[in-house]
Amino acid sequence: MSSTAKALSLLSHFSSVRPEIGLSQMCRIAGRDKATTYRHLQALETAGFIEQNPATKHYRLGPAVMQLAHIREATVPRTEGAKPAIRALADATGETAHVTVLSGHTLFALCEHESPHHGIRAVIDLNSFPLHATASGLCALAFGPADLMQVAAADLHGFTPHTPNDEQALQKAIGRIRRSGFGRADGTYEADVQGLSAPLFDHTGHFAGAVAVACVASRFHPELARTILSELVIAARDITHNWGGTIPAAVEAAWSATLSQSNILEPMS
Amino acid sequence: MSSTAKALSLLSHFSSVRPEIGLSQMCRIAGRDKATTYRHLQALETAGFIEQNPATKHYRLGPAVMQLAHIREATVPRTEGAKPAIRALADATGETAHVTVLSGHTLFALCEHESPHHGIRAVIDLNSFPLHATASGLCALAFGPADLMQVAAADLHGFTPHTPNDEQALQKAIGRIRRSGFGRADGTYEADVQGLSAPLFDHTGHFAGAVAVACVASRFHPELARTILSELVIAARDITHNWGGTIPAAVEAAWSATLSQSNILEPMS
DNA sequence: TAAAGGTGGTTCATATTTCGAACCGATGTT
DNA sequence: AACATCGGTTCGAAATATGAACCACCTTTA
Repeated sequence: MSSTAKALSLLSHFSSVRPEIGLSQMCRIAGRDKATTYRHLQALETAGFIEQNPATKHYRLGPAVMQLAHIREATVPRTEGAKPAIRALADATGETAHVTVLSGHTLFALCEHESPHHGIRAVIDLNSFPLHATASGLCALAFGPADLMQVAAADLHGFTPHTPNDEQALQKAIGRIRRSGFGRADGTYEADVQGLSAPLFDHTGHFAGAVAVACVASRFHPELARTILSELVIAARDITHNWGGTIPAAVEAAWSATLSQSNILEPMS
Repeated sequence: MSSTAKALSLLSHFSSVRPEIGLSQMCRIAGRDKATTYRHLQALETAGFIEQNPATKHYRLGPAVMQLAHIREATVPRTEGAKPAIRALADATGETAHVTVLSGHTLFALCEHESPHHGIRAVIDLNSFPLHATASGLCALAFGPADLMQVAAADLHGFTPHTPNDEQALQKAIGRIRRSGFGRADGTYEADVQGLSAPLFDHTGHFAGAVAVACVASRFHPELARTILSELVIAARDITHNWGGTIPAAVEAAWSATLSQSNILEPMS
């Protein structure tokens, strides 16, 4: 592991629920030596990626990331194209909606929207989505490049008792997703969360990411599932179109087949 | 220079006018060896900070920066607070407006807005603003922490024949800015650009950044200057308020004194 | 057609950089 | 006063970064 990679990995420990991290705390989280961590933080600070809260000496993300984000957005303007769709999706379903994008072998969160309908809702606080345990990740395995499977199989970390723990179970889930056109994660990442997802495609015609709804398990019923799936189709078409792509005919066919089922969850389980 | 710093510095070569950079091109820009540059780019890629355009193999900023930007914005929500003000500022003046923030000893661009009124307009494409040569930078020297002066004096790089090239000239300019309440850069960074700026303050009561207008020199007249300065005051009050700060009484007094001058540019030159 | 010059990517001995245990001074707690 | 924790620093040992030379491939030029 290069020292650059180690330094950059420190950044992934910042999140909206833990926006500021002190030196000692960062050492514990990252599991690394204090001197090393300190030097890494310094390098990140001089580059503007983090800054110190003058009052507490704790570190937080710096202004440089804002600039880079502007440039990224100007280069590959996907966030703006996806925002209205997931807002509509969250409003229509009453659950948290989010969009992920595939870059290399990693599925990153692009943006998310929490519906204000309910007090209890799923919170997306992931930097990269585990391929084998989330609805978006399974979608990537089902519709993305073939070599993702090796990457996923190399780390079948068990998040809950439901997480698929062998390649065979994973392959079975992926088969269901290919047939139904929708990804589903039934408490495989967090026990109390049901995930449903649909694939997104870009102008090259390849899988580019996924749009998903994370539903609090206690609210999950076939009726809500039907609503979510039909709204997912709308959002997926919208975002894919906005990114300059089109939904492959096979996926469209799978969607309409699934939605015409009387027991909508049957082909997905 | 740590290898992490070297790797991170590669990111600063991406901009909206050059969003994608190939390996060889990056070597030339950064002035470093190809193998080294390649490994640095790889480290950045695996961290999601850059990705490769599959078609051209050129590198561009990756999705990780978007995530970090979301977290940063949730942590220190300054961009959203400043956007409406600079939009109004750009509209009212017909010139490009931008906001910078001070982090440590560096002045970073936070956001900018180009007025569509004119075909020719100044384009802000800076990662960090030189303290001695830009209106925002001079504002930071005039109203920011005292130790900025040493940093600025250490590198009086001459961008144009008008760039102040000794500490004495710089001190003189800063004195004018303290008296007038406004920063001015008369072709000191780019020969054809007039910059006017006003300081911003945060909830701690300290200098936090600057709001500025970059005006194409050929359009710059006392009448436009008056418009820009009064609009700058409005924007500076608005943003400062939004950031939870207040304009110091001395600055407010300087502003009204300057704006009541018949020859408005006189106290600034 | 074949040589030249460009691209992105790789190798390996060299040596520069990073690493971490131990340490510091300050601050706060018991 | 003893103890714990904080952010930050030091120095010899050891791992890591480095860059000249090298591929394979592509386009342009002769």
